Amino acid sequence: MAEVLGTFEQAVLLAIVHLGADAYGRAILHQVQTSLRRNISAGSVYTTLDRLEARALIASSLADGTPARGGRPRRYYKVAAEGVRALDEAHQIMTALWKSVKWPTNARKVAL
Amino acid sequence: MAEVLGTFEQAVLLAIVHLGADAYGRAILHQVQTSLRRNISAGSVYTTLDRLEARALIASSLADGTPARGGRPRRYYKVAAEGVRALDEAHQIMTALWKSVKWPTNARKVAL
DNA sequence: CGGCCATGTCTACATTGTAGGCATTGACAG
DNA sequence: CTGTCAATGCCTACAATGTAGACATGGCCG
Repeated sequence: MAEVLGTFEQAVLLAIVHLGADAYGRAILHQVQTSLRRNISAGSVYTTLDRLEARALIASSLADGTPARGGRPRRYYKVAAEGVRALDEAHQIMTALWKSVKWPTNARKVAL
Repeated sequence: MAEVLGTFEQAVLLAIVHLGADAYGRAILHQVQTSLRRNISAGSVYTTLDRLEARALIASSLADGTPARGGRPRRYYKVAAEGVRALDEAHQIMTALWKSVKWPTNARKVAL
């Protein structure tokens, strides 16, 4: 019943979009850590990827050739049409949510 | 370990900000339903309010006089300093998340 | 050969999301 | 006066999401 994508899910989805053709597990992990500015474990990302795929918001495929380095072949992800829709919906909701309130974007300019 | 406020939590917090002095349970419920554009149960809101208060992000106080209409006295909420900080942090993260990707805001202008 | 690195996967648990039912009590119809 | 209703807060329960950490695999380098 989770009508809307959660924050972490959005971060993962956006990481895939951001990485484009290079969107595989570990790269996504790094991208998410960067965008969220905090340490994330690999499992967190893979679990979320599994769930997003189960919901058909993303699709994955194993790399064909021998993986250049490392045992397991890389699994590449791409955002499905449904995923784009979900992302856009989440974006609209978040935007609308914040637009209705006057919020000084520079509130923490000194605090942090 | 939930480093960042969830979507629903943000909606509730922002509803309180939006309502100002009139921020009591049911009013918050209505505000959240409006901003999120979907039906929410009363319990959902109260549970979230409890949790936010437990984290000291908001504070509540029962209405003093006899409630004008209805059995239980209204409980009014206000966002605490920590809550403002958390909200602002969430806002920054969400903004940064989306800013890094070129996203056509009007993507669904036809679709929906 | 042996440890190291990159990569994906599994299990487990904490936190958040969300529904629906219940209790209380003034107002109002009959 | 009595029953129904509306407004309000609260409690329990469960589903979904967030998140960590251990583990398996197999090239690579010394």
